[in-house]
Amino acid sequence: MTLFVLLGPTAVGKTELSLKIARHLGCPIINCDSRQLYKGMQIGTATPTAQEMGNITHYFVGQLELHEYYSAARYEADVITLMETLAPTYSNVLLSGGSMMYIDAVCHGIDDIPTIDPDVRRKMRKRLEEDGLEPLLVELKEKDPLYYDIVDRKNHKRVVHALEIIYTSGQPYSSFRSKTYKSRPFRIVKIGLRREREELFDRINRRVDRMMNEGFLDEARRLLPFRHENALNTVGYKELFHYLDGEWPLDMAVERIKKNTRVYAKKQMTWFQRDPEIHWFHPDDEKGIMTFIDTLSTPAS
RNA sequence: GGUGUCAUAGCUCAGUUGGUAGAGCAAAGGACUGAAAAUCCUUGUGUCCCCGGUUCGAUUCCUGGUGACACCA
Repeated sequence: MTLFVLLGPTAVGKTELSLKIARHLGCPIINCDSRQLYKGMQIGTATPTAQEMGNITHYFVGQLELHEYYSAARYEADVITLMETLAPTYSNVLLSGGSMMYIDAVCHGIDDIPTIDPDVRRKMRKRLEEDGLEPLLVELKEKDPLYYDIVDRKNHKRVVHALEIIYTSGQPYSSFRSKTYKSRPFRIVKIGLRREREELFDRINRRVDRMMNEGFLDEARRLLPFRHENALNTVGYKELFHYLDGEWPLDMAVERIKKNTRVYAKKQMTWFQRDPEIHWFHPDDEKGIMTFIDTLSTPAS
């Protein structure tokens, strides 16, 4: 069995190509976009419409409630379980999306770390808010000097997370960080899509305009009550909330969306660039991509 | 045509009592193992509009020019 992973920065053209590949291979698509997982965010996350999906089965699209907790680790478990159930039927499966950590979680696995106690999380957030980062750093240094040495000490999320693990498990966070790669019972082939920067940025700008024409603002208005959920801490929604609050004029919000989407795309490329397993193609090179897939796909048994 | 103000980083501007300059935004680069479309870090040499003068030294002062804006004709 082969899992083809189609990845690339936002707006590069993954969705369109994923549908063609799935048709070509006669296989389902597993979504790997951490925000398309949620319900009600179709326009802002450029989720393909039911019409575009046609008869191709898509997994993990629009399933989570906006308040539901989710993580790369859960995604890993969900995808591995799904692969087991698909194995009898399909020789090849396509995973498509741009969420870097989710891709790595599926391809290499991530360490087994205890799930954080919600009470602990609540307390730690409160402490961060009230006392700031400094006392937490002192505490981390004392309880887990190994991790303290390597952690980004200005990044409160990393520091808080380590402490959450420590207080949930009673053990240092570093003791869970083995960073060993898991092996999978299927072959993984990564296909990366990339374009010239100018070309990509132009596509981003035009896609944002299209989203606005398709009713992105109404979607954001509907989701306003959920704005504090992590799912809505997302490029596009954040900026439109500023407009809906009366803080920014609409054209400014739209410009910010474009800018922040470009920044996000750059961040994705930085992450993907250091992965030597990726085979890179231009999205227009369909012929090259299909030939590549044909030579590596698992024949039906 | 006259008078005044201004001319500094891609943009908006600050500043140098004369010792060749710095913020915000934009932009670029990077980190990343259970919130990741999140979170965090790093990066500013630019004919200081042009010609000349004063000076050891001018982006800073002075003459002239060019351009922008305002007011007066």
